[in-house]
Parts: sequence; structure tokens; C-alpha cells
Amino acid sequence: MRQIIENLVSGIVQQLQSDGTLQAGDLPEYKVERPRDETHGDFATNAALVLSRFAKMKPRDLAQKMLAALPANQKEVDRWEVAGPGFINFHITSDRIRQLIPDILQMGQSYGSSKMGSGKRVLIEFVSANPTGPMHVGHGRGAVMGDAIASILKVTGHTVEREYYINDAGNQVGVLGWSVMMRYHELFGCSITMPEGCYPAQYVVEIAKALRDQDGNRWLNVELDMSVSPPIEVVDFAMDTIMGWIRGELATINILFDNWFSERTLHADGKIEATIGELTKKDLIFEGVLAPPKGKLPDDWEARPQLLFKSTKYGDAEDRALKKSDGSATYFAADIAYHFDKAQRGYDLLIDVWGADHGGYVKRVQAALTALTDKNNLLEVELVQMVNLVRGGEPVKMSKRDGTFVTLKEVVDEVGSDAVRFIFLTRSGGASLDFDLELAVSKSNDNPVYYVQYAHARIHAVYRQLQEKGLDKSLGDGGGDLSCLTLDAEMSLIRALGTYPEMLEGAAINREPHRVPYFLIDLASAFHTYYNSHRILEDDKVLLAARLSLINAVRQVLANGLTLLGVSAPERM
RNA sequence: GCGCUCGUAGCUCAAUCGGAUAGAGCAACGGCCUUCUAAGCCGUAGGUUACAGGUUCGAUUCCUGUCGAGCGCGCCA
Repeated sequence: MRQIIENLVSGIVQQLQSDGTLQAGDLPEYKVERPRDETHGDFATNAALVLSRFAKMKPRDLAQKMLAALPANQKEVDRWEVAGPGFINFHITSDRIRQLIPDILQMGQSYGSSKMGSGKRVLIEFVSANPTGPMHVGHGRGAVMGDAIASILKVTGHTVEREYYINDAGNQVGVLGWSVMMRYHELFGCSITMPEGCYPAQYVVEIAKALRDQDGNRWLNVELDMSVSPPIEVVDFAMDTIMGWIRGELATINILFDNWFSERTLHADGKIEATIGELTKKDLIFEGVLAPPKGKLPDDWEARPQLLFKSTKYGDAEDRALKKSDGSATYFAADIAYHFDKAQRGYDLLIDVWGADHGGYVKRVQAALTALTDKNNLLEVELVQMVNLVRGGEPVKMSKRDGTFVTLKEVVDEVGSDAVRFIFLTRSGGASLDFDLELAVSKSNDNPVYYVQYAHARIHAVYRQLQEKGLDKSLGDGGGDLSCLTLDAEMSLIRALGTYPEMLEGAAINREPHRVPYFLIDLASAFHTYYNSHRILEDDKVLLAARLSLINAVRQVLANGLTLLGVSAPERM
């Protein structure tokens, strides 16, 4: 619908350029947008404000002149005016607005999808929680956020793949292996003390028990010497167990990945050395000594020469280490090899969703990727702020170290997948989020998901009533005369339906999933208002059919939006 | 000390890549169920958008500075 007005305005601008009112050549961009205030029409443009300098006229005068150039044969706009400092407001005809109802019903599940991103291949990497323990609520927020961004990009025409990067190499994995070994020995009656840095939590005991059940005392004679690697079978057993939990937990909140990418394969396939080789070719590698860190200096700090990447050349604050002083690859080296691999797979855009605590890491990865691909904006990182878990006003502390963290599973078990997803998404990713368990458990309006789902269920209830009265539900298929829909509540409800595709495009462009739940809440609110003051099941058959069609379209859009967010759309509650 | 993300009603948050009179929910107060689901609706009240400048037709939005919060700052991941 916006397209109609955009075409109209650009036609007028061209005409004014050709008759000399406006300068020829390139002009600054103007916008056609939805006014905040409905009395300002369906669309407004700031064209006269932006272009007035190029016509040497006052904005309002130019606006008048533009309106005079409005083609006489168009049928969509029935009223327009110059307003405020020089905005032009367009009011769409009521018939054109009502036409949205059959349009939406005909498109069904596909209403809202667009071709905006067609031809664009996007890889979105998210969660990527370490396989050293269950996911906590912070991971859950990143998971839901990444999944929603992926869904929104997909519905706006992008080709999207979801990927999980498994950090199955490095020290932490060895630490996990030894932690399991300690608990395993403990199960056989050995007295042990968990060394500093190990994972003491209960889940490690569970893994140890499972290991004992599978292998008996097979590992009992292995010496607990943390200066060497633990048995690889034990490490793999622990990681496989944990990844099984993670996959299961993700599945319960409706998240499925296309690819699971193992860090080990990077080492095994020589991709890290190959990537360092690429950087060497570009003369971006050197042996150097890093400056001591700012702030409080670690006790054991000492300057050592290492292999470094010149990331300062690409805007990073420091050069970054690719190899440790013992010659092994750093996590960073593996990570740029991973991102280089993604780039070589031919995507047009890479999106990573990270926790905000990794914010300081963004520049160096982008720097490396720019150096390797000569592309500037290939990698985009969305930072998701942390979740403060609250129970009855008291903050719940979360830490992997002391083992008191609350897992995502516990929260999902308590409040359900729908509420978890919806609450996580009803916040912009940039803001930290207080998640109150008591509040989320209470089935009150504090859970906005109920509000939206209830609107959807109510519409189904009306249809059930309809059938009890022996009337045919096809009355609401949008085929009848809709001109009896004249109430303000009806027109603004239809207008709201019409903004759904634009809202989705905005959410996609800005990577802002929270716009979807806000839209749904607004739509549900408009519906509840209408429902409370007007009967749908009227005796007048024409009016009945029109109103049924209207709420049927509302039902369709609510269902589309909820489904997009991975939240269920129940038919009764 | 430096970097990143923020600062909007009592609380939790919105505000369409700079737009018109900054909006919702919760909490408070007052109304609406013999009629399609009251998990709902209607009304009242609540603001110097942290602060001070700058950019322009116009700033919650962009720039600079101050204050405050969270996160990060050697070879960990």
C-alpha cells in the first residue's frame, strides 16, 4: 500500500523537475511514512520539507504546488492536505482499505512475506554455548533472539541458514573432562577435592554416573594429572552428553539449526594454518610483544613474543595474538578461520548473535574478516544484553563457577516455551532484561503472550458459536460486501492489519524482532476493544459476513505473527 | 584509565534508518459480565526524554562534553 503513495510522490517530483519548479539532477531523499497520529492520514511525506531548498520556495508553498500536480485519474487517495511545517498527508479511500480483508484472506499464511531480501543469502550464527554445561537463561535469550531474526529475514525473502558453532577444542574441554573424572573417582569412594577452575556443579556428577553406567571402572586407574589431557573418550562422552541436553532444550523452545559446526574440524582440516597463511601473504602477521593490559595487572604477567595479527590496521585498539607463547593457536585464531570458512561458503551476509560480555571482541573479528575478504560489512554482530533473573524481587545469582546458575530448562519447565520466547522478544536486544520468575509464572496480564493468544482464541470461539447456530463458516471468507464496515474501530483494525508487512520489513532491516510482539499486542488490543463494544454475530447477514471476514483476517495475522515468533496460536484457552 | 551498550511516567519498556501533541502494560483510583471466552473493555492520574551545549525547518533519535549504570580490557573461551 505504501508503494502506491511512493509511486505517486515520485511521479510528482519528476514532473516538477521537468517543468523547472525543482532543480534537475539528484535530490536528497524524502520519506513516505505512516504518521503516528491517525488523523494525519494513512501516509505522509516530508518531500516538500526536504526539497524546498531546491525549489527556492517555502515548504508549505512547495507542498501546495505538489498537490496541484497530483494526477486526476488515481483512485486510491480520496483526501490530502498540507499540514504542519509542510507535510503532505494522504488519506486512502475506505474501499481500498477494506480491500485488505479479502487480500489477506486470500494470501493466508503468506500474508506479510515479501521479496525484499530475495537473492540474498544470510548465515546467522547464534547460541554457540560452550559444550561444558547446560544453557542458562542468558543463552536462552540469545537463542530466541537469533532464531527470531532468522525467521524474520526468511519471511522477508532472504535465504537463511541457522548455524551453531561448537567449541569442542581448547582448554575448557579438557577441564570438563577432568571435572568428570574427579566426580567419577568420587563415585568409587575416592576422596577428592575439586581444584580451582574445575566445574563442580551437579550436572558433572550426573555425567560421571552415566560414564560409570556405561564403562564401569574402566577409567579408575587413570591418574588425575591435570597437566596432561584427559582421555579423549571421556571428553567426548561428556561433550556428547551435554550437546544432547542442549539440542533437546533448544528443541523444546522451537529452535532447530541447519548446521552444527565443530571447532575441531578447523584444526583437523588445517584451516587455522591456512588462514594464518592468508594473512601472512597480506603482510598482516608479525612476531611481537603485547603491551601490558590496562587496569589491574595480573600477578603473573610477563612480556612474551608471540605471533600477532595487525588488527589495529583495521580499526581495532590492539593487535591480537594468533598463537600462544607455547605455539598453539588461540581461540581467536580458530574463530577467524571459522569466519573465513563462512565467508568462503558464499554468503552475502554473516550475522552473529553474541552475549554483550563479548562486545569487546567484535572489532577484532570484523578486522580479520575484512583483511581476509576485502569486504567491509560482511559480518554483523548483534549483541544481546544480559538477563537478570529475579525471583520475587530478589536477584538470582548466576555463575558457572559456583554452580548456582539457573538453567534455561528450569525456566522453561516453570513458565513454558511460549512465555519464555515472548518475554525474551518483547525487549530490544540492546537493553538488559529483568526476568522475574514469579511474575512470568503468574497467569496474569503481566504475561503479554496470553493477551495476544487470547485474542486469537476468542476469534475461534466466535466461529464455534457460528457453527452451533448452524451457519456456514464460509461467510467469513471475505467474499461479501464489506462496505458496511464503517465504524472507527473497524477501520483502524483494518489499517493495523495493513501495516503488518511494513512492520516486518522494518524489523528485518533493523534486526529488531521486538517490533513483532509489540505489533501483535497492539493488534490484539484493537481487536479486544472492537469485540467488547460490537457484536460479530449480527442477524443482518451482510453485516455478519463482513464482520466475520474482518475478524477472520485478524485471526490470520495474529496466527502469522505468533507462528513467526515460534509461539503457539491456540484455538481455545 | 580506555572501549562497547545504555539512561524515557513510581516500576518494566516502546516511539517507524531526524518528523507533527513522546506512547503501552503493571502498580493507584473509578466504572462495565441474564447477550459471541471478564486471561477482556472503558475512564482518571502520572514527563524539563539524566544534565549542558551543538548541527537544522524540526532532536528521545545525530555530534561534543559532564554525571550515572552494566559489560569488556595478556596467550581463557
